Amino acid sequence: MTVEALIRGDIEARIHSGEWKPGHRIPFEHELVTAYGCSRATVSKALGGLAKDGLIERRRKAGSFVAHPQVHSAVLEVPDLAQVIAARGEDYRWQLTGRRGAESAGELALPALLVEGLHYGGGEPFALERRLIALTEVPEAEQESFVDQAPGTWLLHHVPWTAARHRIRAVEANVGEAKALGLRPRGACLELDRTTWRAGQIVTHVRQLFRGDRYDLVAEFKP
Amino acid sequence: MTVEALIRGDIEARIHSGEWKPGHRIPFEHELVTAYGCSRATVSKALGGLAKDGLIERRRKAGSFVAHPQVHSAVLEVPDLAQVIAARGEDYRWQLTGRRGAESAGELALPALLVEGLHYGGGEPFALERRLIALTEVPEAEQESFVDQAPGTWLLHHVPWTAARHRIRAVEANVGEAKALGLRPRGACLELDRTTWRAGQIVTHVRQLFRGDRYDLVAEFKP
DNA sequence: CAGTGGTCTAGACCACGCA
DNA sequence: GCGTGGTCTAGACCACTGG
Repeated sequence: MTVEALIRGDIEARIHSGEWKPGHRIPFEHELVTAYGCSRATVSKALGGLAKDGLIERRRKAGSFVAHPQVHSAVLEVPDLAQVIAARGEDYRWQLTGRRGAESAGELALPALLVEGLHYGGGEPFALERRLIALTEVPEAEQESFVDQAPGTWLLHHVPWTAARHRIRAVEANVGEAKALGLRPRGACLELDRTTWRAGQIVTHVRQLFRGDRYDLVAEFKP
Repeated sequence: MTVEALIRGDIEARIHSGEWKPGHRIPFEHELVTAYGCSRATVSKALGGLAKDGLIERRRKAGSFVAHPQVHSAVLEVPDLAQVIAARGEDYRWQLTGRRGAESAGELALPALLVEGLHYGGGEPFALERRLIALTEVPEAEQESFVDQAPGTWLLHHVPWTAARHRIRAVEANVGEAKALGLRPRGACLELDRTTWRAGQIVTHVRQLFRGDRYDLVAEFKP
């Protein structure tokens, strides 16, 4: 056990047990230096890690305090669909249903490529996808057919990302969507909208519509 | 600009621009020490931060490498509903519809308290909640009526957490749920299932059912 | 075995912000 | 002003691991 981990663990235990409640001031760095008989750099690294993880807040001159839990946050995994299906032991298949250049797509005011298709798992369709790819940022996409590989899979391996925003909603499938997914009209679907940026420029925008009865998202707590 | 931030920024830029692709070995610590004219501790802190954020992987003897992007992950905010509604400028209200002890609830094989109610925003119901609270972990809950405050809000301020798992699905409301939420039967809803642990023990389990047309979740990219 | 990252030390100076 | 955290230095020893 390293000294840093020891300090962190002791403080985490006191916070999690409720002994130190939100707002409680934890010992000053120099006090911890004395208590653990280590250097200030070690204490600083331990407290810095706790602050980065949101367990404590640090204020100059005032000290370090147990953070007030504001919002519940969790890490949502948005994996490559092919991997998810494969992990379940089912066959995965992608079917391209449309591909065309869009001079100026609504969501992107840029020359873009529009790709539409269907994701299958275990022989059954489970998600519809409609994607726009900005050709200014990813000109190589124009050479791709996207017949054998879903654009998300391809992009994951070809374009580094810097930011993205996801929006998750429950919606009712319209007639065409329901037919494509094998649902009754107005069947419940999970809609995932994702916009991805790279250095401030939109790279891609995707809307995925999942059958509500065949897909869910799991998010683990952080920290 | 600190030296640490400078080093981080330079490396991040090279990764994001695609100049250094996944698997590329980045300079050794001692090389960066020379290049930036700083101490090894500073370089170490910069690289350690990048590793913690998943941008690079570090291996002894081998060096540090640009990480292979695995899965897309994002930070999902699961806020206190009262705060969300208030932030929109609408009135928030909680209505308790049921409260009873459950000797051994299905989800928890423990003595628990069952709380049911409805969240209102702008005078309209928008979410149903059914919650189990483990009385072994949170005995104080038995003294709470939960008439004036939703149990989630109360718990957030009374119990420190250590882990949680969320499951998000699209479901169709049954007749009773639809009526309570003011939806037509089978209307699309977002279902959020959350189990919260503290030191390995389940603290609470909640199922929230949101009107699909009035609620969505937003997740921001990480890192 | 040799070189890397992991961890630590005992100092130092600085900027911020409360008194 | 003065004490806090923020940052940095110039060393050091160690554990792991790849060749």
